[in-house]
Amino acid sequence: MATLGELERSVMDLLWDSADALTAGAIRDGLAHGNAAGAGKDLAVTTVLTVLSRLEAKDFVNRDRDTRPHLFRASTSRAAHMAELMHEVLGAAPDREAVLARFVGQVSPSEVAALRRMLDGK
Amino acid sequence: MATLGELERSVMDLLWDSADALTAGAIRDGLAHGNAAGAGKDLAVTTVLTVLSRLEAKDFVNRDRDTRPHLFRASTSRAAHMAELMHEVLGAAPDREAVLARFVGQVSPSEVAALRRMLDGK
DNA sequence: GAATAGTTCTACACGATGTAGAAGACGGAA
DNA sequence: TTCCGTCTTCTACATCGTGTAGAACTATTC
Repeated sequence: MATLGELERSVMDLLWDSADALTAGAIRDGLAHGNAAGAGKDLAVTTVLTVLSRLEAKDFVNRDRDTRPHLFRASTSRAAHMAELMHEVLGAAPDREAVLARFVGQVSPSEVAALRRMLDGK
Repeated sequence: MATLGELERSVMDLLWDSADALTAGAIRDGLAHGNAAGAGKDLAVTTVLTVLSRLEAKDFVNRDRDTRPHLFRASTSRAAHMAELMHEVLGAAPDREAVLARFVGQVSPSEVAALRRMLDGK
């Protein structure tokens, strides 16, 4: 999977945090007066559209071309994306269990508990 | 942490797979007639040295300048590196537990068992 | 049909990476 | 002690991904 740049990531965050699809303009505004990370950027709408096109090419967003301001939505949830990234890292290692061991060793106690619950639920 | 390119990664793999430190020449040969991934590349030694220097700058390798052909060794184990990468991904998510849940949901059964053991050992 | 709002094309700068020659430094052989 | 071969450092360039946006084109609406 392709990695995301800073700006691409900010755009994805906006989409992920938004329940419904967004227009390029809305995303532009989100980046400008946004509350989340990567805010404060005052970009041209074309810039945002370029980024969105690239994200679309990478299958990170779906674009609805039937509405006039096109609508963009994330094609995957953030959690799914992140989990996939983690699996990708893990998959690139020959010594998977060793990696898992290290990984678990650094998880916070509360998350350890959460992990236990998750494992039990399987 | 900086991400590694293709070639950089191949070099790291050689270092990770080697018990002891390697010279630039050895790495060059490893890349050429190597068994592992990224093999078949017939590069100039200077190329390898450039890559090694960059890896050194990124603190991925340590260089021993006291021996004549300098010796290079990975500064971290692969498992540690991979685990850190995974934590990095996880840390970039606001909904950490959701990500963990997804992640665990896709781990193979044998690894689930391993995870249980690891958690119990804490 | 003209103004307006939105989209696509094209373009450029910049940094990371892959790649290596030329030039410099160093250690051993003569 | 000088020279030679080996190894390292410097410098350089191409390419690719990303950030950034103007110019030109298209569709909508009055």
